[in-house]
Amino acid sequence: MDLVRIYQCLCDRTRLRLLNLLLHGPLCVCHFQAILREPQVKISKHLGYLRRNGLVEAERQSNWMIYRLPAKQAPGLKANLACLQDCLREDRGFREDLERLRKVRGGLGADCPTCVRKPGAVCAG
Amino acid sequence: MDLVRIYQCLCDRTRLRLLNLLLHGPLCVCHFQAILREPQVKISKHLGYLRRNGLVEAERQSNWMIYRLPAKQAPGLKANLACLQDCLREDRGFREDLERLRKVRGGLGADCPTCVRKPGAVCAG
DNA sequence: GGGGAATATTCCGCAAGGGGAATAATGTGA
DNA sequence: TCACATTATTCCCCTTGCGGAATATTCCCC
Repeated sequence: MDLVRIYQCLCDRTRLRLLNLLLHGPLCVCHFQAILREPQVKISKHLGYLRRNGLVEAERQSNWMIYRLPAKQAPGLKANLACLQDCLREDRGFREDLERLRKVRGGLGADCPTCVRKPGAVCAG
Repeated sequence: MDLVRIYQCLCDRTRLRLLNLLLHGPLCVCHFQAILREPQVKISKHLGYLRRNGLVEAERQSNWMIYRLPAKQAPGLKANLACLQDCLREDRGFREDLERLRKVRGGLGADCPTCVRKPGAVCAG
């Protein structure tokens, strides 16, 4: 895996926010939308970018696309993701995203994504 | 220090090569030219980019500009530089740069930069 | 098969940035 | 002050990539 490619993926704030969430487990697109509060096209395009460059894997589950970090990570990727997670811990904005992640995971509140409100939904997020 | 800024600096191969050398000590521009074998304008512009973004400091010594990593590094920068150095160890191209660095440092061969050939030169590289 | 939900893609405008040729700026030494 | 060496900047062309509106695709359910 090319290091430059990895850094190109990391040099956008939206993508860092996506990865920040993925570092805590797989997620579907509507989760990202609810937590980041960004338009669908923006999220979808950045996830596509990460996917094309091998930083993220995707799998369809009925209506929803589940995104996750790759099961096998090249050494460079693994090292940089660990470093990233370490750096993000100190940033307020990213911590707020993680709080919303917890809320969304737990309950069925107002900003709960569609997939978990559907009866019988199998979203792995 | 903004993480996105850091990653923007890291997502170009020439800049990674510059940092790879700087991780082993300060250098002047003609060293970079001799080792990387890239045109002067390219090197100067990328050094300027790194400098504007705080990844590098510069100091004039008579005719030569000495570049070095910042003395005080924000946590995010320090972590990423360490991670970078770790990742670069396994890359052939970057290792070759380091070999040329050693040669240039040591002797007065054909690809020895101008600054160390001058009698009385004070290039800190 | 039709409708609707979730997600992806296309199209456009725009700004950032890389490469190189030419030129400018800064310092040295005679 | 002049010639020269080192380094920085400007100008131009070109590619990449971001954002958003609109549209397309894919899947489920009735």
